[in-house]
Formats: sequence, C-alpha cells, structure tokens
Amino acid sequence: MEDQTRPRRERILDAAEELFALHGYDGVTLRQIARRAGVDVALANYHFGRKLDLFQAVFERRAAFLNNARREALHRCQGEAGETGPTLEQIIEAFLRPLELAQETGDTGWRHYLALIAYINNSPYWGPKMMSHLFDALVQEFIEALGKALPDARREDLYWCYQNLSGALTLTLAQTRRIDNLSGGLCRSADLQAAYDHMIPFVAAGFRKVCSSRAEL
Amino acid sequence: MEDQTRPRRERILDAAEELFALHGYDGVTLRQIARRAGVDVALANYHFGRKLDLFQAVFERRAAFLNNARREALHRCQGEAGETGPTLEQIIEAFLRPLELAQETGDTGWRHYLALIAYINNSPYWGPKMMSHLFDALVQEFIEALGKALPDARREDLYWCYQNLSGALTLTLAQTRRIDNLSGGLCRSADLQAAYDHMIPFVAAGFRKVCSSRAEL
DNA sequence: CAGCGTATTCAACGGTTGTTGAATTTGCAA
DNA sequence: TTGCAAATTCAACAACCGTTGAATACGCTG
Repeated sequence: MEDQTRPRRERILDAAEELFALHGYDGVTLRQIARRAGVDVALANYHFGRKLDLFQAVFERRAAFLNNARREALHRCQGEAGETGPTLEQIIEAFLRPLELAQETGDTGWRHYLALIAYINNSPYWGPKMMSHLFDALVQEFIEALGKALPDARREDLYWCYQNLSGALTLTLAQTRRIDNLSGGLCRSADLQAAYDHMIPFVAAGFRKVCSSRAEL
Repeated sequence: MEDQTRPRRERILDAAEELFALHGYDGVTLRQIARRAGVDVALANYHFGRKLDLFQAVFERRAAFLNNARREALHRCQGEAGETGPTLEQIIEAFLRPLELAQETGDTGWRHYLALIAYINNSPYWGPKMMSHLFDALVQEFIEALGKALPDARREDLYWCYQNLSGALTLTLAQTRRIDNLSGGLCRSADLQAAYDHMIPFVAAGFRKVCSSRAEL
C-alpha cells in the first residue's frame, strides 16, 4: 500500500497528500491516513500535532522546491532574452513547464501535491487562507514580467487574464479525467504534455487579445 | 438567518446549497444545515433520505432551468446567424452569459449553486460521478457548434480548448476572492461583468490560435 | 550490556456524526 | 368537531471522530 522502507514520518505525509487531494480536508480521517501509511493513528499527532498542522505540513514539504523551480525558469528566460525581455510565450512556459516536469516525475507524490493545490485554489474556504501565503510573491514576479512583455496592458486586464490562466491550469492539475469521458477517450487527462502544449498557446493568445494596445472590451 | 416564510423543504435546500458550496460535502453536517434552515435535524432525512440524496437534490433543483437557458441562448444565436453560422464569440457568449445573468439575480442561491458546480467540477472524486450526468449533452452541443465555426480544427484540439475554457470559468464561479487580494483591490471577484467581459475575448482568441488551419503546436 | 531519548503503539476519553422509530403537531376534508 | 395523512419534532442509537497519557519498542552511545 505504501513503500514500507521510507521513514514513517514521510509515509504519513505521502498518505495525507494523496487522500487530501482526492477527498479534501474534511473528507479524510486521521485513521484513514494512518491505515494507508501502515501506521498507528497516534503517530500522526506525535509528529505533526493537530490535523490542521498535518494539512499545512503537507504543503510546506514541497512549496520551496516548487517555487524555486518556477522562479529559476523565469530568471533563466529573462537572462537569455537580454535587453528586449522574454516573449509572452516564454514567460508562460516558465510559469507552467516546471509543473509538467514535476507531474511527470516517477514520484507520484507530485501529482497528488499539485491536485491538492488545485483543491485549495478552487475552494472559497481554503483559497484565501492558503494561496496567497504560498504563491503571492512568485505570482507578482510573473505578472511584473507579463506587464513588460505587454507594455500597453492595463494593470487590471493583466490580473483578469492571470485568473483565466490560473483557472485553466487548476483544472488540469486537478486530474478529474473529465476530458477523458467527454472526448470519448480521444484526450486523456494523464497526457500532460498534450495538456500544456495546448494550454500555452491558448493562454498566450488570450493575453495578447485582451492586453494589446487600446483593445476595446 | 433564513427567510422563515419559505416552505421548510426549500429552506433546507437553500442552506445545504450554501454550506456545501463553501465547505464541500464532507465539511458540512446535517445539523449545521438544519440549524441554518431553522429546522430539526430529522426533517432533512424525512424530505430527502440520506445525506447523499440531499446533495443530489440540491443539484437537480436548478439543473433543468440552467441547461435550458444555455441551450436557448445557443439556438437563438444560431437562428440569428443563418447560413454561415454564429461566430466564435457568439457561441462562447451563449455558453457563458446565462451564468452571469443567474449570478446577478437577487436570488443569492444561484451564486451558491454555481460555486457548488465549480466545487464538483474541480474535484477528482465528484467530477466523474456528477458532471457528465449534469452537463454532457449540453457541452457536446456547444462543441459541435464550435467545430462548425472552426472548420479546420482537429477534434482533440477542440476538447483541449474546451478544458481551458471550463477551467477559467470554474475558477470564476468558485468566487474565492483571490483576485481581490492579488490585485490589491483593483479587481473584485464579485464584479461578474468584468470577469465575463475579459473571459470571452480571452477564450475566443485561445480557440482561434489553437484550432486555426494547420496550426502547429 | 546498560541506559536513555526518540519513535511507536495501546487503550481510552468525550464529543459529534448520520440515521431511525416513536411521539407530536399541523393542515385540511368530511 | 372529528379524523386522518403529511409534516415536524423528540430522543436515542451505534459508529466514528480527533486527541491524549501511559506503556512499549527501538536505536544509539557509553
């Protein structure tokens, strides 16, 4: 059920990550988590304290790594672009590809982790409590870069476009397999390369349309 | 807390709708719902049976009305367009505007209902169980229409673009107020007209970019 | 092997959950 | 008013929840 050689503390995080991503915070029991980790119930409390602290520990385990990967991708494309700055597509690519890479790792934990991010980002309850603490600084950096690539954009238009990007990304991270059913098997949620290969030009075209000079809405 | 003149059965649905939208299925107690409705716990079971049946009753109450409104909007723009068929923007408008209209009603129940739709659409657990039953027929009609407006589009590209549209819409329906914080008050989640006025050209440009003739990804 | 701190389990607690059957109230027809 | 069915409440059930303190096992240093 779970790799019995890993340290128990990690196994609890793994199990919590997966189950929280699938059923949400209230849909999962500490006893379910413990059973999946092959561990006694009380051990979760011993290592993490209250249930809510375990929930947050799951986020913090991978947050720094993920933010660094995305920030480095942005800085790299900025460095390569030089004076003129990177193109819209390059910025969006820097924002999205690190996620695809993480999802395609052998470590399935990343898939669960990003599905969990999708869960809180879409939740009116958790979203305000957790998203800004985790991602605000990084997102503002990207919006800054997008503004330079679209010099005529109004500030508010950039934020609305970012919300559209964030929503499209969130649904892909959630891995609901809805597109599998809808397309009759023609598209598969698990085909992440196809997902991002379609998302990047889609989103870039949207930004350009809405944020180009003197665009009338 | 809740309009005491409405029939109790409706008040239970109202309370369930609002609380489920905010906290999800497992995050809400039948006792919380009953208290909010000003009613005894057992009454929910009397009217709806198990908790899961109440959950589904919430969806079915407004599903037919919503699907009819969107289908009529599509048929209307198809009728007006005549031979050539409606433009991409007109189809997307028919898909989205009925939602904006519902959200802007005095009836706040619609806002909660659509936030609940966002919750299940983004959930790996509920999505497959509920979305296709509720919306598949309607969505296929829209994809059909989109395919006619983009005659060179490959079938799979249409579905991937629809997923991007669905994601952007879902995050807006969820009403998480994240954009309010992120933009420092410049944009407000509650400003639905601004949300849809930005979403429609954004999405239309994305479809065109990805689905136009011989586009290379 | 002794000793000691950490990791893990055991057993139990008070509180809450969904659900139910019986009792009570309500609304309306005869 | 009586009678009867639908609506609503009351009281209680077994099951499960998160959490805790004490007891046990483990892993290391001396």
